[in-house]
Amino acid sequence: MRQIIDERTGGTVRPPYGTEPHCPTVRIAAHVTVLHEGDPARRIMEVVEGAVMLSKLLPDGRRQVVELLGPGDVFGLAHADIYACSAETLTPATINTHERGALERDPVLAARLLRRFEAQLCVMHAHALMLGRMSALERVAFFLLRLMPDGMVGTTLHLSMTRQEIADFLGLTLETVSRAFSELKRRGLVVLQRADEVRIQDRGSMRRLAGAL
Amino acid sequence: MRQIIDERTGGTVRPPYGTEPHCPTVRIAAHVTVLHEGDPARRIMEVVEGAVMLSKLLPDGRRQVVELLGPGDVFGLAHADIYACSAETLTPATINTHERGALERDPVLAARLLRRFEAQLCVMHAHALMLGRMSALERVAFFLLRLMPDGMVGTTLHLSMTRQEIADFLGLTLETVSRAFSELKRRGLVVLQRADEVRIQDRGSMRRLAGAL
DNA sequence: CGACCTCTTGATCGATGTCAAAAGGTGTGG
DNA sequence: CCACACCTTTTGACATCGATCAAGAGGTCG
Repeated sequence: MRQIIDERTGGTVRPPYGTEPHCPTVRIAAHVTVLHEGDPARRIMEVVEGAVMLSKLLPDGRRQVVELLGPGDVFGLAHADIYACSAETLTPATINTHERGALERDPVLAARLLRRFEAQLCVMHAHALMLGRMSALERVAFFLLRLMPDGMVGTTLHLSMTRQEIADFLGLTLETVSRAFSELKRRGLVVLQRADEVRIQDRGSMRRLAGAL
Repeated sequence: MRQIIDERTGGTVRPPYGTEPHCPTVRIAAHVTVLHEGDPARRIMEVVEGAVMLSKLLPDGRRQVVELLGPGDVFGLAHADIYACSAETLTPATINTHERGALERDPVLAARLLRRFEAQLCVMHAHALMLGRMSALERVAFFLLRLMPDGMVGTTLHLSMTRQEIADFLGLTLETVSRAFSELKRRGLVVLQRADEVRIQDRGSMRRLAGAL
């Protein structure tokens, strides 16, 4: 079972290995839930290193992964002083935490967050287009391109998400994600060394499937 | 046909009735496209009054309405100095425009935008949950509750969107949206005085359908 | 009244969800 | 090193929701 550290049980996000308590920068293991949707929102966090997944739940348990975050991205946002999403590390991660009040006091921080929010909002717009209008195959192609910076062509990408997590991100079921991977492989657009190691073989076709990007 | 005013043809967003050119606050008629996805991003805009719809297109013409904006909301965001979305007024609207550079110079503006971006990001997270995980009926219920501030119970809401626009917002087809309205009416959760005038009859059931909110 | 929209409703089809079983991988203990 | 248990992934069969195609109803404006 995955370890859970949160503000309710600990009072503070506590790094698994020695750092001062309340230190703004913490190191967190993979698969740790850092924030819970619905908890009182005391802090804003920045990913320094590693990957973090934000998700929301419906009352009956249906889950949507709403954002995938990497270095520089910000989370811990709130409506009415309540966290809007849960946050879970996908890999070991380094995270910077700020008191909410620091936003008013620190204009440099505020400027950085403003730029970052703009970028994340644009990514969310693209995500909405994907969720609302793309087929399963297109979604998976879109997902893989998103994880593959243009630089790393022919490189092998390590997916640090299960099929279920990918499905929850793409608004599909894990079976449909698996079938889409198989179809991309069958068409020669992608090579799967293992279930979690992908190489993009035909970037042009992938782009066409994903509709630009 | 709907009138189109954009930066390519005019150089400036020009209000339909007399205001100085380059005046930061403009009045715009309903159904006017204010920004085009892909155009060079020179300005950031704030809705002062009225409603604005942001949308994105796939190369083959599929459309997703990614945000519905009201007073206070901000648009004109950019990735790589290119507008990420098109923006179209749904009603006559008053809009405030700022040069992008003003963000660095005006800390008060920056602080306001920061707060607003946070709120819009939270709304996008909810939108992603809706698009990825809700049924057609749930989406329409969610949509109607979103337009109905808690205050106005029993009030009649005027929809300033066509079924097609609602469908593009909810990731459905116009026929499915129409059927969902009929089903909500049949179940007595909603009264439709006309196609574009709705009253919520049973807010509890609507909430349950929409999954909180 | 008639033309033109938009909306509603019906019939059918297909993509994706659901349910189920088998295959593949990984870690543990003998 | 092998055997077993456990978990994830893949694949198959079938069901279902929403898309598509098509026709008709309702509203608005000339």
